[in-house]
Amino acid sequence: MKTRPATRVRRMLMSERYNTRESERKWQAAWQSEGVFETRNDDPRPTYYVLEMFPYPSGRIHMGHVRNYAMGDVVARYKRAKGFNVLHPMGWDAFGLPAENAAMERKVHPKEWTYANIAAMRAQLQSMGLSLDWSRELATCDPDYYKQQQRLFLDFLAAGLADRKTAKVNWDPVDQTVLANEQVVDGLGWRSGAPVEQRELTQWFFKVSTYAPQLLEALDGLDRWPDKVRLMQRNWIGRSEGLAIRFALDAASAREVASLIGVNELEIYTTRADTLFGAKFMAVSPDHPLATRLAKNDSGLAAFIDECHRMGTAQEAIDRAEKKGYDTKIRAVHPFDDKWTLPVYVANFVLMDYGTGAIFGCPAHDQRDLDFVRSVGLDATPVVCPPDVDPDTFVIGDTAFLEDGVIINSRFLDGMTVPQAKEEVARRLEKEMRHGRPIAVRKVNFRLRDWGISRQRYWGCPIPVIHCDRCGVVPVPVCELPVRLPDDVAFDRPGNPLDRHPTWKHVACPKCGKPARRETDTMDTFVDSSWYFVRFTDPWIDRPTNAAAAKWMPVDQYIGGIEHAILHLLYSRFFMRAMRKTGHVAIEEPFTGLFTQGMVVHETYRAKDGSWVSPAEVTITSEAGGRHAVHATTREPVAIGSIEKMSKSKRNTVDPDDIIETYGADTIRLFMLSDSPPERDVIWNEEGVQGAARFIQRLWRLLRDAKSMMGSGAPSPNGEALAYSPPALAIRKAAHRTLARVENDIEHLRFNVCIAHIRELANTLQGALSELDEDEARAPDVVAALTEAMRILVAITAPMAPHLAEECWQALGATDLIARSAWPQVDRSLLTDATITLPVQVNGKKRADVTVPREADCAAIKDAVLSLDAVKRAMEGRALRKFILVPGRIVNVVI
RNA sequence: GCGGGCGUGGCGGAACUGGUAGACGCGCGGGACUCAAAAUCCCGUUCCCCCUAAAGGAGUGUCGGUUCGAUUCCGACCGCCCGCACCA
Repeated sequence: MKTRPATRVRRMLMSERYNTRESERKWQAAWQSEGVFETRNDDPRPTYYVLEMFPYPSGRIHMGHVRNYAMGDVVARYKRAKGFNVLHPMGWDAFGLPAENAAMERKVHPKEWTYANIAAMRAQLQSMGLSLDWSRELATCDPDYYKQQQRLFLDFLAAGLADRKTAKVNWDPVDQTVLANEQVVDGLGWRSGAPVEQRELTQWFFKVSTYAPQLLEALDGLDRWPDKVRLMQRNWIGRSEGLAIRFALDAASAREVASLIGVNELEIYTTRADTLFGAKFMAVSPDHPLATRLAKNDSGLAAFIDECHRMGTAQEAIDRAEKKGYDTKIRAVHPFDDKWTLPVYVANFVLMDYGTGAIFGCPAHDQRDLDFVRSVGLDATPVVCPPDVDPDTFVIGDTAFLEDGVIINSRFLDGMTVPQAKEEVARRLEKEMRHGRPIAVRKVNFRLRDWGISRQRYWGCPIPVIHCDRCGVVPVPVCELPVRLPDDVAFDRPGNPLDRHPTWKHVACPKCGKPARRETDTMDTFVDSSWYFVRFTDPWIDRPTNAAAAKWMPVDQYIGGIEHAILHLLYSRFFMRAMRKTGHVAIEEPFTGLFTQGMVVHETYRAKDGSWVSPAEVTITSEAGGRHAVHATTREPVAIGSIEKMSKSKRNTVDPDDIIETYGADTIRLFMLSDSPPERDVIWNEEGVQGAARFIQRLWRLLRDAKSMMGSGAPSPNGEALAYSPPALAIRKAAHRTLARVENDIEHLRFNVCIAHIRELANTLQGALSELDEDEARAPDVVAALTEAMRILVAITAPMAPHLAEECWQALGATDLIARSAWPQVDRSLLTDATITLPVQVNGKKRADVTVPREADCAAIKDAVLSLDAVKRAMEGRALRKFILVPGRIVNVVI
């Protein structure tokens, strides 16, 4: 009989709790003083680049950061142990509006505010024990960084990838600045509350659209990106195939226009050329040149266009807007029938920056067109009939018919399918010539537009050009970079401080030497984040990139929030192509692996008066009737509300600092990684945190128990093959099986499952320990197996709970840091057993298990199965119909 | 409206390519240790039937299909979540 381990030993160990705070401080200092995580570019080992999206220095890290960086750190530490030269840097997305708001509200300079925030957040990140190479730290507001960015801009400009054009922007007349679409709420500026105007401003653009086809096609190759993100990008780029058709304008009705703008035709873009015989009208955008010209002699039209502009660009306004048009009295001629003319409207729902800014309208097969004709009193003739409907009775009600069908009412197209009709129209019209050109050409269009990067703000990267009255736009010579932001600026007035600075913008033209003006716009902060990951490969060099260091690129594993699925990732993909064209990198795709993690969410709490109460002020009690909450100090009852994303407004945030202070970094890391799959939201709850903290202590106790059980027993010194007794072999098998699983889990970023597997091993080892008596525990084979298993357990825990792992590693007698130690090797021979246990089903229901030798053949297994009691019982009086064996997996007896 | 995803115990979730549903944790119940509490350890915990056990039955949102076998594949429906949205 086995005896339980001596309680004497247990009691002695009780008091030895793992001291989180002391240990974490100690190992962080050790890692730092030894420069363990500093990566050398000349290290010859294979490289691995893991990166988390760098944070905006708002002043405090939040749980979302903790989750993001905990995940990246697991990968970094794992790959390092696996022998890779791992690049795992950190920096700051440091330009942006909040710094200017702080300047306005608190009279603190954006630079001071930003760098103070960075210092605070750096300290917080360091307290998490992340394996980051801080020697490569950068902030995008460092002149060293934006100097290189300005250089890239000049190269892009020279290569034709940047240009200036006028664009409509949201202009806040009070703050005197351009607003992003999301800063316009109900047509009003979010800060000033003033009605936002549409203004035409000359802006700098990066020509993203140049690469639209490549950006789309290359998505197929990004097989380590989430499908969801690829799909979102695909939709955003929005490729469509269609036809650009030139409609002649009816001579009589268009005489006036023809003389004004010298045109007698209107070019439209359509993807539904098959519905040409269902055309009822033409429409142009209020910003179309035709509309602009006509408005000069038509005050009614001018008023209509004005009204369209006032509508604003806010999504809500657009959604609500009724489709309206203004009849120009001009008529366009149908391309297949000289006698057939169509009215031309100026319509509020036609966009100038897509296609040609003009359309033909077929109300029967386009919902917008249908909505529109209802407001102007035209009818809808169906030209595509659903497959099972009688064409004679088919009428269009309130819904346009958008699907495929049979073409009707369309002369030579009748009877065709939609694709056939499209092809036929294209074939005919591209052969027909007018003014020496075909009437129609096939055209591929993209929704993706050029990227407007001009911002009328101070706290951003200055655009390095000079405006000269004689020479036009003159690039700042490279030797004069960086164009530095002046420090002496005031935020007492709205508008761009750079623009009203007394001296900053006045410079001599680099070309002619005459007085000229600096560009006072700065770059969109998305520019800063479009190439920082390349800069990390050599942040010290006085060029944007270093070809030798670029061996790190592309990033092997990028981790961040889904909110950047489109803009940041698309801009970065554009940047790589632009940087390649200008000779800065040799690659096109910046991130081969992408992972988007879920949010951190938490219950919300509300006091009687409806005000939000923060979790820190709430005490939860659980009774038979469920969970109840009271205010921690007033004892007033508090209502437990829905689970929401942690946000300041709902006060349901939990401060990582508090948790680290109370439970330690390993606990917060472990909790962030366990419970929920990483791509899904994780619910922050105190019980879960305590569970993680308990596990830390449990591992520590397990280690001490194992050590004291083994006592002075030592593994066989020269490592010769030991004959392992069954208990020792069981320990080894459990350890190696877990090791193999954990590797697989981390490779697939399945951290929650990984932790479950580690816990499972801890449970197994704990059980094994309690089964052993003291003599057994000191046998050389058991000591060897236990030592090996404990080392494996500690090694696989190290990526998630690195401080605890260092402490355990040392306790196991290791002389080097685990952060510098190699990952254990799986012994594959331990993963297979001599016998296998197969589940036995009868008619697909599991009834029993059968254990057979691994190499048993089908007949032998069949005999064993049919002699099982459970199988016999089920078969009583019935004949075996079929015996199914899936080797190594399952047996199914069909009766 | 268009596109995508997800529905598994009291809860978070696990289940490799169609092969033992509920790993692991939380919570809960019971017990041990203790003068007591905390901590810790052990046992139990999908539901139904049952004193208990054995044995059985049902069960992965609903309904149907394919299959020896379906959480997994197919179809319809219900519910929730996300993205895009006048893109012609």
